[in-house]
Amino acid sequence: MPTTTRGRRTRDALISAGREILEQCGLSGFSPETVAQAAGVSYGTFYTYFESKEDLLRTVVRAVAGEMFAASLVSPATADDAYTRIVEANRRYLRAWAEASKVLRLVEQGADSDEAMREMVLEVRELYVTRGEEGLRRLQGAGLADPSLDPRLTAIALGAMVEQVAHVMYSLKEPLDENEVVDHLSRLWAAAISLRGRPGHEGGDT
Amino acid sequence: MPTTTRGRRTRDALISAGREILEQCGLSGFSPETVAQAAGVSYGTFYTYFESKEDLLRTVVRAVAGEMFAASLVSPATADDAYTRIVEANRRYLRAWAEASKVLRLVEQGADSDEAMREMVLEVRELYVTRGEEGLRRLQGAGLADPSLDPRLTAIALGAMVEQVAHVMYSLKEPLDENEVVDHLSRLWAAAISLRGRPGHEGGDT
Amino acid sequence: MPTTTRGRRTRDALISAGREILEQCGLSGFSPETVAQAAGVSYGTFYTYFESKEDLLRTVVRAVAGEMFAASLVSPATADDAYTRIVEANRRYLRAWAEASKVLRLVEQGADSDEAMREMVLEVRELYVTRGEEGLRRLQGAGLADPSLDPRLTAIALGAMVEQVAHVMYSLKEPLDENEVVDHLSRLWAAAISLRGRPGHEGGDT
Amino acid sequence: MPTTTRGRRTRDALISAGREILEQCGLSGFSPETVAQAAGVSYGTFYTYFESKEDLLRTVVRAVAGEMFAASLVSPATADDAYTRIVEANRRYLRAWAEASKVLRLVEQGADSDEAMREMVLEVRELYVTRGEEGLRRLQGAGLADPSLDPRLTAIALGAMVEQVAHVMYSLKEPLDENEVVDHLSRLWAAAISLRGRPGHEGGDT
DNA sequence: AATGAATGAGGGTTCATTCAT
DNA sequence: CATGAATGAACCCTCATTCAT
Repeated sequence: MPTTTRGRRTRDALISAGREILEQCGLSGFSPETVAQAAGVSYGTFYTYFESKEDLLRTVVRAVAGEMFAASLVSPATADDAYTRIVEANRRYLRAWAEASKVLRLVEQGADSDEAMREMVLEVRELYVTRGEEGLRRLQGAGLADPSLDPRLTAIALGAMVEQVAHVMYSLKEPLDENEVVDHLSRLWAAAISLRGRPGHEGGDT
Repeated sequence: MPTTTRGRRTRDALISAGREILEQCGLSGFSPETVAQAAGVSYGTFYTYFESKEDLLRTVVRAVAGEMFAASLVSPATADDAYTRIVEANRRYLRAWAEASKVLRLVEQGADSDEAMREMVLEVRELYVTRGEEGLRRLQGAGLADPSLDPRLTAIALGAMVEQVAHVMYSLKEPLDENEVVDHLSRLWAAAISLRGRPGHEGGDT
Repeated sequence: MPTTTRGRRTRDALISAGREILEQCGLSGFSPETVAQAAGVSYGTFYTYFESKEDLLRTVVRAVAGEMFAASLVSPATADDAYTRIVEANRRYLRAWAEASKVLRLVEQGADSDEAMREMVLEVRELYVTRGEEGLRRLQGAGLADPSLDPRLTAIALGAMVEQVAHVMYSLKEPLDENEVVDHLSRLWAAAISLRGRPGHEGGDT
Repeated sequence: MPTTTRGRRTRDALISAGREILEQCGLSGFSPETVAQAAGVSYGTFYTYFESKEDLLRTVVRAVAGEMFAASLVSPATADDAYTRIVEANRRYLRAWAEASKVLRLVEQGADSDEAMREMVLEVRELYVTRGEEGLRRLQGAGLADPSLDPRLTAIALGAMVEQVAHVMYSLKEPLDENEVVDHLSRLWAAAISLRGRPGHEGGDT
């Protein structure tokens, strides 16, 4: 662990270089050599701060996961309206995944031999599932959502929808308009759980 | 291309060995040597049938994609009822992805340098999106689904939901009951597009 | 393990190249690269036959130890006379160690992390000690050697003498005449155990 | 060369840390980093006092060799009796080698590229050989030892015996009782040169 | 067609040494 | 003097591919 300012700067440079390379080139382009070059330091310096390639990978994933956690803690009380909250949640969710999924997906499969990292990824996903689950449970309790839906299963499915759309749009570069996507995801989500209280949809489909 | 029976058998053995290794060990375990061993043939024989490692990879992906295409062609006219058709589609979709996604996901990211393969994967996805899109358009035309939804965007989003749930359940081994999942996915799907004609849901929520 | 003739030849070439390098350059000069070069094969070929640098080292040590064992099995019944047998034993011992000690000594200390190899070396030494011990016990039983000497301790000490002289002479290149050395070692050995029956020394020192 | 007290202390700490590491871990564990750590100083400080790794190695060897020289100068006139003197010499010899051989043996082979160090080791050995040689010559002159033995060859051989026994006992950890070993070495040594004047052995073996 | 030996560029890591603070 | 970051050559090993049999 670096004790001097210079050391910390170098370490940070390596971490962010690592993340950039991971996002742009994938795991196969992620090597101590390329990372060191991108960080503007010499080859051996890499090993001053990281025990191994995997060590940096873990560190990057930890940082990304940390951001996800932090992003998820942003106060959800932006609106009274349930639908508006869903829109907000989806927008944030989508953007958070846009950044994180590039890295997290790589780890999901690529990181053989490092069970710990895989679990970190699963924990992030679980966090989102749990939040969705609790939100749905609250809506059901308030009589605002279809009470016959299993909260966990529903949260998994709708979370999966948003995550995968983020992947399709940001990683696979499917050319979609972000606002339209957020709008549709939110409407689909709301309709899927038969959300009431949405302006203009109050009456259902009589 | 092999002309003799023996040749064809050897080639097939290599392909299915390659697929098994890909599904079980991922890209990192996929090497000419391991594949040859798994196929029970000698080391150099690999290059009798494939120009390179990527050549086999392409071949395997082509096979998997072919199965997806084939599975998707199964007559959708199993039921008159729109909801029952959705249930059936989701069940088949889920299972088809269960097999295919193991391989296709790897390719999505891992196969740098082979744009052709990436496109193959995108084509498979596009096929499903197009089918969902057309189905939705038909339902909208018949007045059975929310006409304000963009068919393509909706098909992408709901397809994404099913695909990602398949991934979570089969690859990440989230312990879920397949029947319950199919049931929920179908209900969510139906509700999301405000499907009418579903027995017992006809009246909406007056 | 090589199945073809060519393979066996290459493997043997690597082993003997490895041994030569060990004898001439020591452990520090012993690298897959130098060995492969000395054997006239390419770099990677080394790993066709040996899992690692240590694997070849083990193999070489095993071969050297094997030769030592073989040399030690040469019939000791070359003469009825105990002294002549000692002379013969010392001559053979000296020559065997001349070859082996170059390699075995390196291993004794250098091979960190490979306890198995160290034990192999100790076993070779033990073999010689045991043989010396048994020989002395026989002489003592026949009333031909000082019965008050501890056979094992004596065998260790006298074996140590011969081994170390071999080292000094052959490895450190102390310029000594081999015949004189054998003669003195034998006389010192015989006198040390108060061997009787030596022609011309029968009467002791009255 | 350090001028301040603190400087001298740091230098000494490095030297004794170096020696300890050499004795316990061998040459492979002997690095500027490990030595600096063991001495409790920072990484770069090493090069304040030593030009290179080899520089410290030389310094350590010089110190060890110096101790050997010093130990050898201890007055040998502790007893009139020749046999008692041999016993005493062997005991001191054994203990001196116990300490020194750990370091000296490493150098004998490991220190490629540093002929100077090798010679230092050989000089130490030569010192002991010369002393043994002279001792034997004196005994022969006094009619107390077999006059037909070549003094140098005999000194080499018997010195080799003691040195190698020390190695076997202290480095290879052969479990032997030190007193018994000294006793046997002395008896073997005395008998080997047909030493007269040993109480109770005066008469030879008539 | 099948075999398995041969190849060597490339990847991860270590470590003796230098240098700026 | 002391510190610890920076350096890069050297080392061990892997593996996709070629080639002689």
